[in-house]
Amino acid sequence: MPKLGMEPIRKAALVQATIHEIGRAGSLDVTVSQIARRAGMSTALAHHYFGGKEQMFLAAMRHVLTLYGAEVRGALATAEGPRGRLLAIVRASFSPGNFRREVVGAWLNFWVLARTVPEARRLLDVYQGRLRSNLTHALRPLVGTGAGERAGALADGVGAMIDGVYLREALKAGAPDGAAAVAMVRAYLDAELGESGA
Amino acid sequence: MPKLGMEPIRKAALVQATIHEIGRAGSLDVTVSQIARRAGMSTALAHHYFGGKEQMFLAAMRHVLTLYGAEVRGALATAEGPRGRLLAIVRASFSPGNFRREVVGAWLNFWVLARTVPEARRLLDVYQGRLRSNLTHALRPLVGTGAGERAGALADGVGAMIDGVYLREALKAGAPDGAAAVAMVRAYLDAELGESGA
Amino acid sequence: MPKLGMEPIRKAALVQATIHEIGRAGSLDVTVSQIARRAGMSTALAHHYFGGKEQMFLAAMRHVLTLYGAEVRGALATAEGPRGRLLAIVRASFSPGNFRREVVGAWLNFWVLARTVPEARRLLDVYQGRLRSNLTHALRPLVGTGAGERAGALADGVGAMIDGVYLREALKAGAPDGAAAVAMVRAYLDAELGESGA
Amino acid sequence: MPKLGMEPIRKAALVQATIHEIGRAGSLDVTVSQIARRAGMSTALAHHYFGGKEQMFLAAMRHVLTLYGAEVRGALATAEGPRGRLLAIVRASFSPGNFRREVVGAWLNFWVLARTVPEARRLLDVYQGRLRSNLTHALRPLVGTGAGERAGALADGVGAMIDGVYLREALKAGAPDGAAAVAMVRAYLDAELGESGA
DNA sequence: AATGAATGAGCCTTCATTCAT
DNA sequence: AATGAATGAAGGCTCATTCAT
Repeated sequence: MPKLGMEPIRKAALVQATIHEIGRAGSLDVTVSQIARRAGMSTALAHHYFGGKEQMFLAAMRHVLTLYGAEVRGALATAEGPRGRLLAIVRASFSPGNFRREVVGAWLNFWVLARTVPEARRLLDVYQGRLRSNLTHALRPLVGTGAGERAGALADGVGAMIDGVYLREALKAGAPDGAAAVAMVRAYLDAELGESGA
Repeated sequence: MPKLGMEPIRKAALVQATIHEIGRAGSLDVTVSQIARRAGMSTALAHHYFGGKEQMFLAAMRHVLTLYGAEVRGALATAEGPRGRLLAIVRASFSPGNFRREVVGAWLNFWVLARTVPEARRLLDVYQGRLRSNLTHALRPLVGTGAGERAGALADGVGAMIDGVYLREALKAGAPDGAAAVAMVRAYLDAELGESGA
Repeated sequence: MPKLGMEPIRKAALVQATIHEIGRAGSLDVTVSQIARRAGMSTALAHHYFGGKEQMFLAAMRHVLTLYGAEVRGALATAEGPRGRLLAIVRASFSPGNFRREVVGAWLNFWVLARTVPEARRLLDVYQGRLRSNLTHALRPLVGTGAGERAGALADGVGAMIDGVYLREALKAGAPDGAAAVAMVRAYLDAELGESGA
Repeated sequence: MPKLGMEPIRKAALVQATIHEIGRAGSLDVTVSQIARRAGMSTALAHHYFGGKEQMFLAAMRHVLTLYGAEVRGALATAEGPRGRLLAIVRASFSPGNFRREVVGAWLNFWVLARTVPEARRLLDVYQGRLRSNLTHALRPLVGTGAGERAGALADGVGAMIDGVYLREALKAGAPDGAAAVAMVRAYLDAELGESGA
């Protein structure tokens, strides 16, 4: 009986390596060689487990998205009150983990990837859908019950704001500042909901 | 007789071709061959005029940024009142020209490029600085004069919002909707400034 | 208890799989993976039993040749008269089994293999020698006894004719037509021996 | 103005090199590297001119077929009488040029190629069609005019015989013997037509 | 000014083969 | 007996870039 159960280990290593290398290069111009070397295996094995470069990218993207999703879910679990839930989502979006150089690189490039690779777009759609749903749920109790669509529209605004702030933090010269990012979205929320909207 | 003044013509053709091809590919995975072919010349000539692929990208980026700057300036020239100036900037940011498929592709990829190529980052910084300055000028009369920094902070918020909304319009499935984008930022402004803030 | 006598079973499966895959590919561009998968085992086991790809090819060739030899022998056993024996050989050469897509592929490629791999050439020589011997025996009573070498020369002619007709049937567009092939060689024999040469 | 008109020269060199290397390897297991090296250029240039390996093979095949066709045509031009024309075709088929090691290798492998690559099959069909047409024309005056189809059937027989004899000469151990090959087909013709059929 | 010619470097991918278990 | 794991070695192909004309 041969060495068994390597597949998940190898795959995980490759996913990590892919994210890392994308972050290092700052773009998708990353070779399978680089990824495999960092993951400590031959390119042949990398192909064996993933079948191709694109699928490594997709797996990496899925991983980043999953982590983010888990972070949001975790934050929501302990959050109290509608406003608390709202802030929890925002904070999770700007957590240190999401600002790690590699992860930033990954996000930036996934946006590009989504324009070309259908599966990448699908993943992004899922992520945006979930974010919107979470935000809408949290917002509904805070906006007048009469305005049925208000929560959804606001959720879109917050979502866009999150992306825009993230993008700017990601592109600015120095180290990203998660707290400032949160503050900026918070100010937006305060303006929209009224500052006392606890 | 040798043709005189070919250089600017050729360069312009190459810049257009570069933008077009980036838009077509949806990424920077564009070959010099493709660009040169679309520009109607040999790759050798393309290199002769630009010295390399990266500099073609940068020239294309410079061009897009210049066009955008001109659009903003033009809109500001005829805008009336602080609020009018504010809206002019927002509208210019979401003008049809900025949502042409190629231009969207260009922007997306310039963001990626900026993480790797210093000159690209510089260009992006200049653009963001100008936008911030324009927004701050327009906002100052609208926010209480007492709050010295309020205008600047708000300008950052609007800037982020513009980027975020643009990103989402760029990535969504159907055709981008400039009017909806404007409306979204406008709602943000209304909330921050009060809807009557003419 | 360890399974006993797996070796011949595994080897037979691999030989079948090899022939099948060669036929499917239409060439020797067949991977050990494909063969092993079709044979229902790992590539490692395939190597274990045969030591290498080339030896799988040779075993497959040997198998095809053996089958053909058995077919000829069987046909000769029940054939009556010299002319009957002759026709038996021809018919066996163009039997449906020999025109199965995989077998045709095998033959075609063995010819190529024979130019490179000595053992393949040896096998082909043995086959041709046996065919010639069979044909000569059958022809001797039919040609004037005086012409000592006539039978041998004629056997060569018939042999070449068989190969040529087989090649053409193998390469032609539609399904091979064994009966037509037999008829063609028969016409040749009739011309050489006189049509009444029973 | 650059060095001009290299294309036909390079292509010719590549075709020669392809044939040579196929002959040397005895199979289609030939790398573009080998071909390009023998042709004295980089693999990149080889790809530039032919677009891919398969097209090099096809060009080589086309070349061999063209040469053979020219040989037949030349021989027919000076042949006298129906029988003379017949023999001219046979002799051309077994000319020294067709038995050069590389050419033999090429033929053998084209047969294999024809089973996989449609264009290769097409080329082979054209060749066989032309051969059949030439043979039929030459045979018609020699067979009784009454038997309309006799010439065609005989042409098929002669064609198969030519292929079969060629195959055997190609595969046999020593140097191919063109004269013997001609003699063998001639004997077939004599038997079919009567030896006096001048 | 312009380009056909040419290439070195490199990338993704495949595959026969080996090894530890 | 059997196989998952692993890789070295290549192979086909692409591309940015250079050069001679």
